[in-house]
Amino acid sequence: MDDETRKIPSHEVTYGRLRDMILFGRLEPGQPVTIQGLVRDLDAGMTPVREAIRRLTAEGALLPQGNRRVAVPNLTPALLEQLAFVRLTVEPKLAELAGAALTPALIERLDGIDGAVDAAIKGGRVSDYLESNHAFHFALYEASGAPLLVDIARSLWLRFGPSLRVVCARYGATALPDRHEEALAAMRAGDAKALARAIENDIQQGIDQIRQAQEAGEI
Amino acid sequence: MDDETRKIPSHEVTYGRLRDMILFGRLEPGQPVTIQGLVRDLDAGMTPVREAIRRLTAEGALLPQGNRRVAVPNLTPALLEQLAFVRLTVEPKLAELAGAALTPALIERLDGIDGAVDAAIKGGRVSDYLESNHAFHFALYEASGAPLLVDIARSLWLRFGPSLRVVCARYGATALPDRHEEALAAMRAGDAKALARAIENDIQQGIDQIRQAQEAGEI
DNA sequence: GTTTCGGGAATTTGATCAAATTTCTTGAAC
DNA sequence: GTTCAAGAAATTTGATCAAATTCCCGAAAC
Repeated sequence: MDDETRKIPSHEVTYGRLRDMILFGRLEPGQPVTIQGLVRDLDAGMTPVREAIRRLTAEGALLPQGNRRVAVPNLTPALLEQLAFVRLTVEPKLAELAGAALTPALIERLDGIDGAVDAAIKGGRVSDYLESNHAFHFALYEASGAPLLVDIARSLWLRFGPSLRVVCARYGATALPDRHEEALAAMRAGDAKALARAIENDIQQGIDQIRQAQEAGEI
Repeated sequence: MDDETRKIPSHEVTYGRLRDMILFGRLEPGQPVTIQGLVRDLDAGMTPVREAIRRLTAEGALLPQGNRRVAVPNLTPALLEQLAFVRLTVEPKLAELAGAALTPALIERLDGIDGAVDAAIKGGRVSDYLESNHAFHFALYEASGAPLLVDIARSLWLRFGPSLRVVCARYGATALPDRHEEALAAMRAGDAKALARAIENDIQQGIDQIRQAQEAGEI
């Protein structure tokens, strides 16, 4: 393991682990995050853990409480509305930009990832769904050549993750948004505008589900 | 100074100082930022400096080089385009939301800040212009009640700061964007849409100036 | 041009201090 | 005698620092 891990610093690894814990809902909204707890769980030193927490706090994935603790933020209706506004602006734009730069090889890869999404939905495996759905979107977005927009999208997904997991766990993975076929068809047709609309629909569907869960008092 | 500074942790103070150094252009684009340099300059310990750097890196205000250094990023034309897209989406929205929540007292305060902006322009004091222009925009934005959008706007301004300073220093502070009168008139008329348009124009003007400087090879 | 070596910077650890939370105790009121 | 509350001790957690280690970069030697 030396050749692999020597190059990549511990604080990077720790950041990645903690980020994925949040992104894929392994931490619940409202749950407190302690430095010493992560030192134990992630088997890392104190400084790397502190830095990972600071980074994720700056990205909005963690929220500082009044006392000097941090916790996974709850997604209030007001926050969801703001999140929806930016996601529905930035992510269709990313899709449109990516649409102009797609290669057959990338479309093939996206098709493969979508297969994993479908399989996860059919099998009711929530974790697999969350991870491959994320992979699908960001493999597409990264083809856009717009790293700043991708950064913003990442930050927004981080704020979304915990609540999405709760909704999935509640309603099962069967009725989850999957407009990916629509998106893949637009890619094959070389229609960037249609691709943007498909992604927009996909996002809108996910947001609506969370909104419904909020209105029902589920989260 | 004990009663004041005791409550607010050193890493917060250090973060604020470094952030303002970037935001108000006291660090030039491309300039490397070292931990030990900041330990000397800011008279802080190593841990607070490290955390400040990580936070600002996560916000896009600093860019990690391949080796383990960080530097103030250069604003390339491609980045400026992405920045412009998001700023022109988010900030007019913030203005519109704020427009619906304005009080006469806040309008008065904004009028006062705008006076400082004007005075700085007339006096050719670039630093004062940058600080009071920032104060004007964010005093308005914070009235929106949309903290997530404000966060995003902050991050975007951080990426903008260094280059804006260079442009100001180059062309003097006389031809700087100031559509604030337009904005104040819209506030007094209670016209949120017009306020949003005024802010949009203000931003567009600033972006155009940087774009021109880029095309002229000035930065 | 390639390799090796040394200086300097970043990373990491562990210890120590400070703040906050929880628990326990004690005393008064009912 | 029981209950409640205020306060103090103990525990947990965060903040900071200094030393040791690792790593990168450039200069000198080959």
